[in-house]
Amino acid sequence: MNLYHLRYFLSVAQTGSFSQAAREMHVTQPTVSSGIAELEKTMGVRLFNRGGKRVALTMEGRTLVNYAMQIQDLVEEVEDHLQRRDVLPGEGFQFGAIDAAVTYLLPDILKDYRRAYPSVSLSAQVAPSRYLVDDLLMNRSEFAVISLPYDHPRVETVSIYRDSMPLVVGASHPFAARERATLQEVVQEPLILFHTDSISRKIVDERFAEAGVSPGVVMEMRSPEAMRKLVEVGVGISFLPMLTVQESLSAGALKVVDVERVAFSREIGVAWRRGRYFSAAIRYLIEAIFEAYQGLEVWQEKVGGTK
Amino acid sequence: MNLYHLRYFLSVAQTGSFSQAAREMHVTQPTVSSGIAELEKTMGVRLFNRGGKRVALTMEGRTLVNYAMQIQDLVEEVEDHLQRRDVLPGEGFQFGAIDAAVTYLLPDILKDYRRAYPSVSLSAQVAPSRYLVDDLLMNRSEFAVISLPYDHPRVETVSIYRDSMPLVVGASHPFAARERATLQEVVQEPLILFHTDSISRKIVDERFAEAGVSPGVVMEMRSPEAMRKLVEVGVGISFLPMLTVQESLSAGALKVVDVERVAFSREIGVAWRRGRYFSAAIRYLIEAIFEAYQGLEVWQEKVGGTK
DNA sequence: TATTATTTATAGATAAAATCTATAAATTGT
DNA sequence: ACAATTTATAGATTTTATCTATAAATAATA
Repeated sequence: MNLYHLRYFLSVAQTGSFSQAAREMHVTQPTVSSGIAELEKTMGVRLFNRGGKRVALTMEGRTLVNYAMQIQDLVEEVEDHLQRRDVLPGEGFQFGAIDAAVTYLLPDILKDYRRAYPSVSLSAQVAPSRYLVDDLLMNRSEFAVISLPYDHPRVETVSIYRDSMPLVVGASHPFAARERATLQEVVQEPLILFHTDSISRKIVDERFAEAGVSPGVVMEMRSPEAMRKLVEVGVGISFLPMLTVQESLSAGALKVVDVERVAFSREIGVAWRRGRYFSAAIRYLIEAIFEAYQGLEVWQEKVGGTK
Repeated sequence: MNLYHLRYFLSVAQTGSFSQAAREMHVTQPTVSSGIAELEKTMGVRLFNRGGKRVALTMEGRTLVNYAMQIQDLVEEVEDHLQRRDVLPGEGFQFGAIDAAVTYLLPDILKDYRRAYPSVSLSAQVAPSRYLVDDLLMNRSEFAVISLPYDHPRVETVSIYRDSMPLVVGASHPFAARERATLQEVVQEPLILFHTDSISRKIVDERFAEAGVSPGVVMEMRSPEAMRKLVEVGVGISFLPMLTVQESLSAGALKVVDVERVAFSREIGVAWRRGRYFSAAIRYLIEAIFEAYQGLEVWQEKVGGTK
């Protein structure tokens, strides 16, 4: 049985005539005849009684009408649905984001998004960048907002935000009173840095290596929020993303100290599995992110205008 | 879109792999690939994200899963349904029957039938035979219980019951005291006969013509019950089916009088449009009628063993 | 009752499609 | 880097859906 069988069948049932149904379906009468004959054969029952001016449904035919109409309705509905890219209530998707992104960059965008797609349920996976990329590669997330640079042959990235990572010290730290410090001075201090598998840490390490100095690390962590707290209470000093410390700075709990001739910064960007297809509801969110910050043009260039 | 597209699609969605789905469906992998590709093309959306060890549904894919499963369920259900010849609640059919049949021959059979097919709604059309045959020819009734003989090139009939049509007179009629009467005597009396378009009337007329006499008709009617009443109160005498008058005879309201050398009788039988297909639920009722009276063998011979 | 018009069924040819084999391209895991 | 496994593609083959032409049956009309 196939869908065209049902189309023919319903048309015959409605018109009461094979010939007329053929006209409606824009096929020839023998086509309808053999279609119905085949349907009757596979079902093992007669669907019409022929012989009169009009053909008449058998009881089995009437039963089939009920089902065929339901099936046809569903088919039409799903075609409509997918073509207009509606989203079913309860449908949703998962994306990844680093802590700083969900905390500082995305909240307003996500709020707007709920207005545009109220029935889409979002699931944000918060973790360090490398775990998020694993999810991308395994098709577990649609996209991710991660720290850049991230070099992987099957992952594409576009930067959306450059976040400086200044040296921050507690308000009571000796540096707090000064305008600037040298790198040599910094490495004498107890440093709290990101864990070695983090991108931000990699950036910091590279700069230290370039300058030919090695830091006196006292703690390694994954959570920027925790690090901020530790710096505030004076356990050590740290290079922390501006996004993370902004509030503490204006509250006076932390101070920024320039480090001579060295500028730390990391980029935050959107990453996705190369060649990935984006549903309308997902693309909308991604593009909202680019619009709010930057990168829309680069993205469109990489992914292509409409497709 | 066709049903096999949906089968492939669901199998891929479940297994997360084109190759594995192909194995399950007993087709080759390129078949599944092009099937999905075609589905995606007609729907205008990507259904899977490829590239990993497993493929992953897009949002649109997840939407389609819902619909495809519903559609497949309906298809399976209707195939099951028709093949086991179940009857949907509320389904039913129409048949015709003359007054005498519904009143005297069918009640017990219909009662049994309701036990066998409780969910089938029956609609009995009661009318004189010729109208019932019209319904048969127009496919408005599945079969009819009518007076025989009925000769029509597209109607087949099988007799189920021979009903004598004796001369009946009111209890107070002069004939009531006698055992018999001659046809010549009868035509002198006021006669109440069936309408000229009825088969019973045709039988009576033929016998009169054979005997070379013409009756003195005072009334023509279509309702045997009304005729019985009129004979009972002495408006006239009549040839009435035994079925109709049996009760009045045992109650003493009517008397049967033999007419010398002439026996009136009509047959009652089942009629249907030649070549007609009978659904199981209908065939059951027809065969119950034949079993209760007679004609099962003749019927089976005409319609064929199982088909 | 014969005739004309209209119906569904059938047979054979044709066009369309689904499926297969073989192979390429890409990706994963060792 | 290599072996194994994945999906995609190209072309051949088989299946099947459809068409044209025609027959058979029926209904309407003269």
